[in-house]
Amino acid sequence: MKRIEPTIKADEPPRAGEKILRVARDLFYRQGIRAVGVDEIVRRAGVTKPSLYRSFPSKDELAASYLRQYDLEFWARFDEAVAAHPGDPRAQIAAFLTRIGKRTQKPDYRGCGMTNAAVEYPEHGHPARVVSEANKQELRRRLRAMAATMGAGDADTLGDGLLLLIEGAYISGQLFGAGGPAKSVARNADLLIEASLKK
Amino acid sequence: MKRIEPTIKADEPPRAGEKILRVARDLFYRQGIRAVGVDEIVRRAGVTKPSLYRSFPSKDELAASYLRQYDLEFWARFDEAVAAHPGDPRAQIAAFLTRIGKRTQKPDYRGCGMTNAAVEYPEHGHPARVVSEANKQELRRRLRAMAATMGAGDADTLGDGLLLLIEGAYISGQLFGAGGPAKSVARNADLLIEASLKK
DNA sequence: AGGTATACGTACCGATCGGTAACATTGTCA
DNA sequence: TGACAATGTTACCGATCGGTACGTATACCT
Repeated sequence: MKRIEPTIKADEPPRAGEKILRVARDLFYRQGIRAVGVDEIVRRAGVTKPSLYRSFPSKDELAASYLRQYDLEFWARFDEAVAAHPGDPRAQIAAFLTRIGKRTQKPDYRGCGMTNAAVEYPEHGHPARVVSEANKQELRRRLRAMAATMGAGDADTLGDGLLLLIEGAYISGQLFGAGGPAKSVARNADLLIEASLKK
Repeated sequence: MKRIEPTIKADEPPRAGEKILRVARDLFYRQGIRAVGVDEIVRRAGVTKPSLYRSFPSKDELAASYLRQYDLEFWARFDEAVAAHPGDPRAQIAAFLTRIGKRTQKPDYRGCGMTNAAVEYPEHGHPARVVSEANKQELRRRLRAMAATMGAGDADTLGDGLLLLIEGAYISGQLFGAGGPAKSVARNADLLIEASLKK
């Protein structure tokens, strides 16, 4: 039961598995995982189906690989906001949410790949869902920790409140499009923080 | 292009379309729309496939019918919370969110059928998505109106903040299960309201 | 040159997808 | 009795689903 995860080597012919993951990532995010067939993936990647199944054990595992990559990029964005305001969790949250708020206003915004995957696969133990759940649990942990650092009276409640706002932004971003409620996520988060600190 | 919507008559033999909608509603909500085939629906409804296509033009329209029914039940719950606290929008929100918070803690909670459908069908104009978007826009309108009645400084921002919390509760409810962040949705909403009023 | 391992393509699999044509059966009401 | 509406029965459609058996090309090492 080996798991093949294509590693990216510096230039020179891109491996088939690499092209597949690249295309799958794009299609899965934009259209959803269930909506995209393996045939379409290999066709647009310019490879053939056996190549997919040599690099990935199944479509479900391909989806999981897509999410693992998504996870890395997510934390890169998150840590970027954190690094921009050392020791100031409130500013870190503001930076992160301001960026999310802007992204949600873009015309083809499709929310969070993790969140969407969890909606598509409610069954516990599904490879894609496992990755998604792990990501969200870690996010919750970090938000609560930041809330504690801020000195909130009830840090766990504030951390969870921020998580609710974030998930709400992901969803309403793709539901309402530009001009939707998600554009106020940073402002609302700051109001919530303010209310949670003075107590 | 006629649209057949089965009406429920008082007792006596349940029509085929009625049984189908009943089963479809259950399966679509629990497993997702894409995950459920029409064969499974008719099998569990104890009817045959032609019966389905005599009552509904397509699977997509069956999904839309499911959501139209969901819409009715949603507003029934919403209006129940409103009616329980006449003239007191803050208490109305609290009642509605307390109820949501409790529902999200149930083991097999699957979030909001509307939200989930929008995630499953990102394509604009899809029959299911159309119903979902209409529901959410109306919800946004009402939340903003309630925020205005409360006397919030920036009513639209507060209304949108409440919507973000609600959507966040729907999603994190099915992501985290019992003990997840959704259980604090009512508390966080009240904090947000409090912060938005004193300004 | 020959072996060998890696990478890839051709062609195919059974199952399921949403949807339909044609006909038989039933119950109801006039 | 006869007409009608609703449903069931059976069989089928082309398309797509995820997945695989098997042969071929290329490159490297000896």
